[in-house]
Amino acid sequence: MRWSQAFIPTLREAPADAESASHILLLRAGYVRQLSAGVYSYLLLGQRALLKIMAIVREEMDRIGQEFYLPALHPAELWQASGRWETMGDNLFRLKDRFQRDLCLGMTHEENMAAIAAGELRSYKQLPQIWYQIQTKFRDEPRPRGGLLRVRQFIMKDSYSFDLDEAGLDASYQKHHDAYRRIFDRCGLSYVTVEAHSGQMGGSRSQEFMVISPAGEDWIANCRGCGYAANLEKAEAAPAKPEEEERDAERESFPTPGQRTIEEVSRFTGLPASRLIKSLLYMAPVKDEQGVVNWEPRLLVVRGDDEVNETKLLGLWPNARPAHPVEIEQYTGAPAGSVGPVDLMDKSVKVYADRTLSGRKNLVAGANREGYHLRGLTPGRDFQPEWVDARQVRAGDGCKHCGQPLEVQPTIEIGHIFKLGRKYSQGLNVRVLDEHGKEAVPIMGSYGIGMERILTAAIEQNHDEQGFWLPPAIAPFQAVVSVVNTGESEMRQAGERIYEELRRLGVDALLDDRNERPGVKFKDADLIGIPWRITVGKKIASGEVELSERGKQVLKAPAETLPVGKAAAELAHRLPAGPPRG
RNA sequence: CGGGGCGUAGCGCAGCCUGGUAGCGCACCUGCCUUGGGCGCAGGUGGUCGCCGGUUCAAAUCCGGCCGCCCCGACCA
Repeated sequence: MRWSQAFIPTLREAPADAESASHILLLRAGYVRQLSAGVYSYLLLGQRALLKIMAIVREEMDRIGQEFYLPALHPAELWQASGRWETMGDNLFRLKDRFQRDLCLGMTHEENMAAIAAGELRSYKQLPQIWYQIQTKFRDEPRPRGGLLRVRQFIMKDSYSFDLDEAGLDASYQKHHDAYRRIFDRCGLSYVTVEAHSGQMGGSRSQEFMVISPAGEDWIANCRGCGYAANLEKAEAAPAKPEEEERDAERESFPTPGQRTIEEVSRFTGLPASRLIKSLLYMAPVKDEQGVVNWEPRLLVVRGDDEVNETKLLGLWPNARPAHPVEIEQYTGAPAGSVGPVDLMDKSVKVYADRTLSGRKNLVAGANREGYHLRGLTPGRDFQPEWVDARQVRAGDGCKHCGQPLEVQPTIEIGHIFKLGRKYSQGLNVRVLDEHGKEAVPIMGSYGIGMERILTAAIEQNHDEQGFWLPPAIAPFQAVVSVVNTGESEMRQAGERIYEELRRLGVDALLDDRNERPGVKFKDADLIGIPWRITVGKKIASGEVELSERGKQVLKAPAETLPVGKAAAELAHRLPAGPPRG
């Protein structure tokens, strides 16, 4: 394509609304324009990059499954069948048609796929099935952010597997795992896979594919020693033991007037936060035999310098919530700052403690009396908790497998695979006969990849002050031919010739034939994500042009000088093999 | 939804506190000039100051309401 005819609206300055590198650069490079919060238009370059990403995804997915294309517009009944019409809440875009029928825009397609399966699958002989699509998803995010990172409309590859049994699911899951690796490898991303929380989908196992980036919003813990990696929502670790010696001590109450937070009590007592016990009262809904819901008070205690991991907590106590101040006083006998696991006013309050407190001695906690704390506490002696894992892993904690210190890093989630179970196949009535003629409900898996996130992550991973460079496999053009001065026919003709040769060789090239000053062309070329550049300039006098790789500029690698006639072939030779385009 | 910020020309911003003429840089148009890192000179085009209402002789500016966007949090397959 000729730049003089292409619509590539580059911006010299960063738009004020953009914060993250990828957001700023997508706008500056003319890839996208924002229509409203979390809704973007993809222009020439953005669309080309996404098409290349989708082509890779499609190729790899076709090796393990079959491509469908399902509706984005769903009747309410479909989501009511799985119960998600109610449980999805405000994240589901809902609308009514002219007859006042309820509809919604699909955020995923478990129900839709299961409905197809329910209508068509009859025999175990038809299994396994892997069905996928590349389709627009809608989610009414509470807060879209980070450019294309979290949006309300985006393109997702989602696939669904149907198997007769667990063993079959394992195989389908593994196929996806392998396909995802090939996809992300081909896209040129550097990523990690982590154990993930299954969330409200209620599956047995799930893994996320993450790209480490400061723009990311998912935190993971990973170990350099053994490779253990997990989403922080799920990560476990052995925290470093406090160094000072701990001995048995007499339990006693002491006044701590006005000292409420861990920090205040720590300063007041001169003890490190690790010697304190943080006590949090929660209310957990529990159903009795009649199905009546009772809210039960539960006290959770963790080490003073630890934080409670909300996801783990909700895993232990579904739908639990923090107690209100009134409830705290009612059950413990003290306001929030003086609560502790010993001498609770309401003796029926159950106490749960994070395992890190096991074996500790001589600790300090609230006395359940305003303005007082207890010291000399030994868990197991002074109170008998149920031991749980509820703490948030921190950087520096010991890996639970090898003991090495863990790193905690922000990441962008680019893919997620997980074993779903039978929730949707059951709800949507998917049934086949097994080899004994018995009715069986197939077990499902669900697997997603965010197309825009691949692009976003690639930019986050490959950028500098001047712009970014995409891996050749997903760049909108693999090379730009910059003609320094189109007013000089020798340069112009050499540029044309190289451009034609590149096209013939299957290299996707952009010819910068604009009547602009060289500075403008170089700045633009550096900005828009094209990995290779051939510069046709004054060296043309001796029949030469220059070849440079964008990412290498940070290393100040000088451009190579090549004869005009060899430049195109040399570049084609260096690009990774891929489907020819042009 | 809680906290913070912003909304003035296509983009980036000043003006607002202390009411009266809407301004700067870039971009854009015309001409000349220039061609290895967003070149120079000259002349131009372009704005219901987010919207509605109030105060006032007079509102971008003061007051009230609303809308939109961004950031932090909550939330999140």
